[in-house]
Amino acid sequence: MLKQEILSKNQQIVLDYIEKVNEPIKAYSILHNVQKKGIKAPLQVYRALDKLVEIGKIHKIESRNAFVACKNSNCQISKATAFSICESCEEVSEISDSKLSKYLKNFQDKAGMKFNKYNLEFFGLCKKCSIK
Amino acid sequence: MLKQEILSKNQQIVLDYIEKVNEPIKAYSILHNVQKKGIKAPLQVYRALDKLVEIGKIHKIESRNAFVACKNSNCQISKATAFSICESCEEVSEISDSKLSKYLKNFQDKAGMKFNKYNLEFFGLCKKCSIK
DNA sequence: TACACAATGTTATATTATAACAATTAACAC
DNA sequence: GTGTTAATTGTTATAATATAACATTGTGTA
Ligand SMILES: [Zn+2]
Ligand SMILES: [Zn+2]
Ligand SMILES: [Zn+2]
Ligand SMILES: [Zn+2]
Repeated sequence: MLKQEILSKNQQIVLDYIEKVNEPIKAYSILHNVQKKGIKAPLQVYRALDKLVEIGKIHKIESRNAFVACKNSNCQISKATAFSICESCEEVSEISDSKLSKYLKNFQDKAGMKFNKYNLEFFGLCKKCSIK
Repeated sequence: MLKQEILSKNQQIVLDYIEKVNEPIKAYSILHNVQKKGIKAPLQVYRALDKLVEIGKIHKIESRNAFVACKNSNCQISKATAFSICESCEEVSEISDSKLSKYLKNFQDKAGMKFNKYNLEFFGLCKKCSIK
């Protein structure tokens, strides 16, 4: 089968909401906010999230147990992700830097492991929070 | 106060166990295994883990919610961590590559964020699992 | 001693995520 | 269309991960 292009009902509901809020959001927060659309149980959210992550529509911010919509149009599969995270205001941005991604894709570890995916999270202070 | 060098009782118990098992281990698994040492509640484990992470004795593998002892002697504070993770056998190794760490420490994102920490997780197949 | 702070002990609870199973719907070959 | 398969959904219950709140004890230091 080709990469899925048409989303199922629940997948679309969850994706629509994540894209609308435009910031990292947690699974149970999604649940509360889509209950009016008919989604009632955590599993319905988690199943949609799993699929959306798999096809690269969203990413999981591992250190925060939160999900964000992909902002990187050429990132159709979540195999090479990088984020900046402000430890003060919790703002998260997806980093799109071709030199960085090239460097990491080509990285060879000494143990000879074959990598097919990476996730990188930078932490610090965003511009706004630096001033304060 | 200077960087803590002497660990408290619970911190030492938890660290000893993590160093002994020598692979990523989860908080509740630690709890079960140190109960004979007198640690009874999750919170006692989590508090020790928090401190051990803070001082760089252990690291959290975010994608696995698991903890490993630091193998990188010059990594006294968990500010720059990189791991390789086998998606088949779940073996985890801490990557110690000065070029990589230099590259990431110097990385400047376009939004002008000031980074003070990063965590990188590579996923793939270890040598053993590649053969199968 | 007195103070501040770190660590402990304990109970309860919050948060995040999955198991198990039945029912329904979509995709596709014939 | 029929049958077959896989994907998706619905539902209840439960597992796994993590923190809140509060009282107490230990430790370093002025
Ligand atoms: Zn992306
Ligand atoms: Zn900020
Ligand atoms: Zn380390
Ligand atoms: Zn392996």
